[in-house]
Amino acid sequence: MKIYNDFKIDFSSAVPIYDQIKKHIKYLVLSGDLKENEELPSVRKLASFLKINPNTVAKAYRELVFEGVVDSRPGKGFWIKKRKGGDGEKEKILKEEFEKFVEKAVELGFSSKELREFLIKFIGGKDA
Amino acid sequence: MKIYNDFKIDFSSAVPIYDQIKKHIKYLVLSGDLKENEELPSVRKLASFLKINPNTVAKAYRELVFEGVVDSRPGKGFWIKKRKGGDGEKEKILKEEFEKFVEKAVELGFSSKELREFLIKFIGGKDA
DNA sequence: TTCATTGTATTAATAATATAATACAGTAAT
DNA sequence: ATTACTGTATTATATTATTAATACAATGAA
Repeated sequence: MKIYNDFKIDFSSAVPIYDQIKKHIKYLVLSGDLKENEELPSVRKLASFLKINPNTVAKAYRELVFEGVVDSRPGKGFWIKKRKGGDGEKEKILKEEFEKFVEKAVELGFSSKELREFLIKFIGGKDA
Repeated sequence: MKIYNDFKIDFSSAVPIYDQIKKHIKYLVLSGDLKENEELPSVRKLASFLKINPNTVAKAYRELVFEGVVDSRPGKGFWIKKRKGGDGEKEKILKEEFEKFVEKAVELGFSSKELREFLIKFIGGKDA
């Protein structure tokens, strides 16, 4: 199962274990290594593989359910949820992130003209 | 003193008080409302104004010193530090924020070509 | 020196968060 | 019904972060 590949918890990290799990799964979903309707390892299986408490996996899964990444079927397991926008979903997320960036630029006092100039400089100056 | 304007602590916020203070002061510095060599209210003055513990203000100021935003003079007070880059400082911060955004785009699986197209769409589609 | 400020450091109390232990409940095969 | 899985909920523990209480030390004026 793809999810096990290179999946190790960094116990010395400041980022919580449940968060490392969330990020790992999200990354696999976005990269296409975990496809829709694919089953995830059970809470206990993944926990014993990672040598952590099942509850920690459960927490990660629970939050992924809340964020719409996976679905739970009590007594059965967890499955990767069908992404709404398919490929457009990624662009939607990118758009949200970009809007946050624009907001910060505004806070810094940049006008929309100045911001556009900043971006043009980036676009022009990168490889092609 | 400019710093007092609209400066209220949101006690129900998840953002720590000392962090609210840091953000407020940084914002005033970047917007130009707090100029270099301007004195900040003393730890105790600001604390009593905000109705919080002096130590919380001290912590905020301490971190601002560490980040190079203000200078401390024991027994005297705190002053806004002279910004190195002057106006270029703002652009430096914008650049950092933009790099974080690019990193997220990469995580999402965007190629640099796709990212450029995304940005061009934004630049073209905004007012002018 | 004395006084009233100032910033600083140490420690304690509190709150928030992360993780673990345990018990409970759903599903399906036998 | 029994068994062996599943997810879920409750509670407890450990850790960390945040805030507060208090004492200490620097500055400058009277």
